[in-house]
Amino acid sequence: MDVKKIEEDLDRLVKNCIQVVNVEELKVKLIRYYREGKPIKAKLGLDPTAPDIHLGHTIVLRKLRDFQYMGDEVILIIGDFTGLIGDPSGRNVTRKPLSRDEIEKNAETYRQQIFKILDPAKTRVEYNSTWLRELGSDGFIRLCSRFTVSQILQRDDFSTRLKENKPISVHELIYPIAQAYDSVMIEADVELGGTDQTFNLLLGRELQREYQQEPQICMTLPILEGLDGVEKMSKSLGNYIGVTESPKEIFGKVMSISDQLMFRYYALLTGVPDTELETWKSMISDNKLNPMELKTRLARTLIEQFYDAAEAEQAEIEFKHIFSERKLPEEMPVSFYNCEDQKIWIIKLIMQEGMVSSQSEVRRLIKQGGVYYKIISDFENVPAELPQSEMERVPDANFEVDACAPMALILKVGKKSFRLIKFINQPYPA
RNA sequence: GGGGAGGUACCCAAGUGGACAAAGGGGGCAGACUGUAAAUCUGUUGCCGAAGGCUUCAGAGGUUCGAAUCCUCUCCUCCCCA
Repeated sequence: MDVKKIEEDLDRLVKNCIQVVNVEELKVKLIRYYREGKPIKAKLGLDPTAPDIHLGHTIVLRKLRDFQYMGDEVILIIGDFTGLIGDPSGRNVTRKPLSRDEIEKNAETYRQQIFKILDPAKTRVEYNSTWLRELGSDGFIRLCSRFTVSQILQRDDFSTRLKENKPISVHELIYPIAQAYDSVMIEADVELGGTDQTFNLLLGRELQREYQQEPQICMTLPILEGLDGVEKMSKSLGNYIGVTESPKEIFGKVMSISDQLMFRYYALLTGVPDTELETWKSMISDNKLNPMELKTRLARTLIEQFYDAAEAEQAEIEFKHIFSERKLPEEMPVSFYNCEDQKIWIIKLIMQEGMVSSQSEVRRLIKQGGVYYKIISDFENVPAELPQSEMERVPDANFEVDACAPMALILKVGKKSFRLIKFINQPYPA
């Protein structure tokens, strides 16, 4: 048995983890894997209500992939049972219970997104309703009887909410129990989760002991900060980068993070070693390296994880084009406008194009100088490399565009919204 | 079951009869600047509009010339007692 290899594997698995309970047991399992060929079962529970995977999730997924590289089995558990009940965590927004169909749809979405990172061949997907429904209410009550209320209330967010006089629904209390039971049913060796899952993971450990199973290793990974650098990354906060977003969007979002946050993303989302990061940091403080270049590189690296190098490069070119060289995008949404009368009120046009949600907002943007336009004499002949400086600022809310076929109008509304409007002079085909 | 405290805009939070489309902070958006959509500074942040108007303070009614503010009922959250 190769002792050195085991140490290496162990190092790799433990890297980035906030906590591993406990490393010794993990080592035992590793040794047994190499000696007897018994793969480690690594478990991750998924909530079927939020099928959009973002960078925050990928930290855990990348860790799971480490297990897969070593030949281990990854078991994803779709928490459809709890999903069927409906989870009103949060305060007054009671989420409606999901139907079978919706859950199935969400699960499918999960699969598609998750396999951008995991190896489908080494991944097993299970639904916890399989065993939880079978348990029946009497079985479930018996299961609950293994825990005490104060035990459950130890969970951080429960006790916090209790202290802050915030509501806790009864069924929220039983979620961790259901999750723990999942571990028993699949006889998990390891369960992974964000640090917010620590309690749930540990509960699984305890329940397994009750069932005379070898307790699972609990690995908690950091919760990724969102684009704002403060709140955790989440869809509802809108500070996230989804794995299905277009390369262009991902690139832009990465470039918008602070220099400080960039290093955090490097550490957690890429394979760049810490020593390298330290070097970069000192180079930046010595002014030998422009942080922007590192950020560009980060953006490309991340895009490559979900797409490929060519698309990453394309996104970079596009970004530089628009924001560094301040040119118009190579491709922008095109629409046609049938102009009968000569003058078109700019606000009406922008509203019709759906570029802004309310008229007041358009007025605001214009007043603040955030709306630009450029008239092209022939829409068949829109110049490719047009600098934004050639555009003119819309002076006031009453501004009217004087254009008709075969002209075209380029609009820039706000920082990122572009539109090419081609004017035609004929009735739409019936 | 009894008693008490609350529900204000995207979020937090002030406001307890008129000067309130509603302080302050966060977030968002825009401008300047730049190294980038970093940082910083400034402005802006219900809707429609030329002025002006319209709809908002958990919901429904009511009192009043006038209500986020007072009254009644309903819904929701929390605390204490049982």
